[in-house]
Amino acid sequence: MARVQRDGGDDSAPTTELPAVRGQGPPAVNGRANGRGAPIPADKARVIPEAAVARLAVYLRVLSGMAEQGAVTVSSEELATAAGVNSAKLRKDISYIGTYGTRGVGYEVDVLTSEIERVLGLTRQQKVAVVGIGNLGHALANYGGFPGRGFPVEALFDVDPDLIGIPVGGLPVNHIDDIPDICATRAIAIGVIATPPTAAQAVCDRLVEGGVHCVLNFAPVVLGVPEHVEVRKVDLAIELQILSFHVARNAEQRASRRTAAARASSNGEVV
Amino acid sequence: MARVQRDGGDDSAPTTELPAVRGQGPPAVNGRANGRGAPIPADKARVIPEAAVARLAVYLRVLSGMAEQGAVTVSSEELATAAGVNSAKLRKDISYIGTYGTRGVGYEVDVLTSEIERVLGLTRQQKVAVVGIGNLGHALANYGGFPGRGFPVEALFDVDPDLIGIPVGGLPVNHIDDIPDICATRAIAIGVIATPPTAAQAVCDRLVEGGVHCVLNFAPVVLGVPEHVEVRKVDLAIELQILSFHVARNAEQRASRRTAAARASSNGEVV
DNA sequence: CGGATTTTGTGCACGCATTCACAAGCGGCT
DNA sequence: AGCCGCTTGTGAATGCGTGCACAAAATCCG
Repeated sequence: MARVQRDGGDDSAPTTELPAVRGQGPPAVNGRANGRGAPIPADKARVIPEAAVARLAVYLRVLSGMAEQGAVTVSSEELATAAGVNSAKLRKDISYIGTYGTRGVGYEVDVLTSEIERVLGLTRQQKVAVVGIGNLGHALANYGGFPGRGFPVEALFDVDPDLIGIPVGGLPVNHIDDIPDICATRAIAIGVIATPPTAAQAVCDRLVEGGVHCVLNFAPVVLGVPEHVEVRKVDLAIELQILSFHVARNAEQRASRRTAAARASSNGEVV
Repeated sequence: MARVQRDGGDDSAPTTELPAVRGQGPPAVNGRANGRGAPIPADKARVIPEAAVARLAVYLRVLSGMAEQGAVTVSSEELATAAGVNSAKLRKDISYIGTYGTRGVGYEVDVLTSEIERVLGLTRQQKVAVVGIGNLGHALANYGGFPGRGFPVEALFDVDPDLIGIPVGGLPVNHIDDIPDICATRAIAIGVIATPPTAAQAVCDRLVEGGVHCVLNFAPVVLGVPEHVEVRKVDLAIELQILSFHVARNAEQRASRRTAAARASSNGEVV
């Protein structure tokens, strides 16, 4: 079976290759002479752990906040605490994409920002299509965070004939039968599925048909896709269930602490 | 610093304890005699990896779909492919919560369902409050998937005076200043933060003040919380950026394949 | 009743990710 | 110029999660 899906809540095992030139041919000139701040040694480890990619995106957001406040340089320690991680981990994450720091000083905010953007492919805008204009789809279509971060929403789709043609967030809704055509002609890079679970697989197939290689799936189903297509899943119910597990666990712990305390006090012990 | 946050997109390292009795005291009678289908050996490994918890929730959803179609038993293989995972991993995940399978047959759908529900703390309803009734908050308040899965939304909050008192999804919106009181009196278990990033920390502090121990955070900020509070994060922009990384990587791969092919063909080689 | 068949449960090994600890490197100060 | 303090970058170690492969168990059938 060539259908795989990477769970959005499980960024552990598989590593992904860094977008660097691959062939063993002539050492690709990287535009900039290999002085200080090289993209990467060009022959060394060419993989970025998936987990590191997720954190790089977090660093990027923290960095943009720091830049707004006029920061010019950051130490790994500052950036790490702001991002909620260990400083060693942060340095290792950054080392995956190159060496841009200055020892004894830290990182230049703007340099680091643009390098992370480069690796994450944010230098060019990634066009997004949203399928399923229900509650969530409406929210996503109107969500300001997407275009503001280089992800312009350029197409909307739904089955409901009452919605077709109605503009949502300044963009008319198209019928899902037009997904392949419109995605192909508008060069949609990322498809967001916010449909009911029953419709998700069919919608996904049409997106793939339209040349979309990356899918963000909000429907609670496991999507089957060809091997070259990347799926990330966001399942709100599952997030709540994970939290529920922690609620239950904490309740148990408190309960067992109570019984332990009760037993201890009935024995005259001091806790 | 005693403030930690578990990233929703990174469920790898830390393990969490199973909600089992902890003390080394008299072997707790589990209500059911320790015949077939014991919760767990009561002295063996008492931890469920966080990643396994997330998958258990997925199995639960798949199981409920199978139950609707009248299935009585499932093999690990069936369930695994339906959930998009390896069958060995599935069996190991289930073994964390006990031994409920029958060798040569499989698992009873209803037994497995109720046991997973028990471990995930879904036997009792977890009340949810949604803070920030913007686009996303509206969607969450109206989202049918929550109450249908044991997560009734029981309180809504916002700052906007125009929204206070307006019913959204059948529930009136309260002011965020009332978060501590209302959460405490209604015994809210889980708080969902769908506010702008600037307001998120203050809202979170008030939720904690109201006795909420678990938070689902949609705002793109790292929340600081006391140690006993569990935070999960869902950041849509970061999900897109991770996909963007894969778009870029694939583009690079294709480009390098093209150059390789071009080089090969210019050399007269056959690819 | 015994063997064949099926499927669970798990010991074991491998690989990835995280963390530690330190050498290398840079800037500033005397 | 040379030393000192600070911070990066990374080798090495540890721990966790995953997947394999097989023994144990249960059912079915002859």
